[in-house]
Amino acid sequence: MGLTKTDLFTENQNEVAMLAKAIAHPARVAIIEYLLKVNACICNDIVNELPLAQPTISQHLKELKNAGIIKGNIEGNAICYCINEPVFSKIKGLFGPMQPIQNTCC
Amino acid sequence: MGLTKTDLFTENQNEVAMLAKAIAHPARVAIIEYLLKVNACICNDIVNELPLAQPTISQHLKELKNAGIIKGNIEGNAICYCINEPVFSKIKGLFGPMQPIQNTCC
DNA sequence: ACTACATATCGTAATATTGCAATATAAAAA
DNA sequence: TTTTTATATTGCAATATTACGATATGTAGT
Repeated sequence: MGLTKTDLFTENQNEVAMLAKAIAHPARVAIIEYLLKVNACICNDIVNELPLAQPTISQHLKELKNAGIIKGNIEGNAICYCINEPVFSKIKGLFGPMQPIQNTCC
Repeated sequence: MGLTKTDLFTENQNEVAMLAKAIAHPARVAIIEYLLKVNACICNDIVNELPLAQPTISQHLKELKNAGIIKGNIEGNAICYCINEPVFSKIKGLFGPMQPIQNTCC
């Protein structure tokens, strides 16, 4: 199939999965790390920074933007990308409410 | 292609992506939530809890186990699954070291 | 030994993801 | 206006994921 049955799960479960999926690729992790490092929002710099072709980077940026993790602003003929704080904070606290209890078996 | 070029990224980036990928499905999020709720480690219960067929659940459990997020112990004729604390804690702190700075542009 | 129960594996179909060359778009610079 | 620069989109091939029926494996109880 390859088709996730999202209608069978809660809205929260789907959201957690969606955000996790956006981070589930090393290139996208690298993009996030880079954006956090340089803070100011560059874009072609990301293409120069990562060992992937420009269309591939563009595609990853699109997925991160769709997930709401990054934002993009037009700046002249370039586009300035940066972390979208509220969503990024949500990711950091993804499993915050899930308190791990002491296991009694394993 | 469909093949991630893991050799182009750092070990840490690949690990973050790998852990995120394990969570990047609502069924697996549901399994983790359930295991955290019941603490004690059941397994057929998960099949009864989620609206997916037994082989599908088994497959998801396998992926969670491969990622190190859960553990499985044989207990009679059943298998007892539970959260693997150290790895789960790591997930909670995945983006901890990444400090979001104030954006100056977007 | 036979049966019931619990879980894993195999095989397969449908769909999704990854990566890039080629090309399109769009704004700045010459 | 032409050229350069920056980014997005399209199309496609290779591979991965998801889901499940059928079946295998393994243990407990009878």
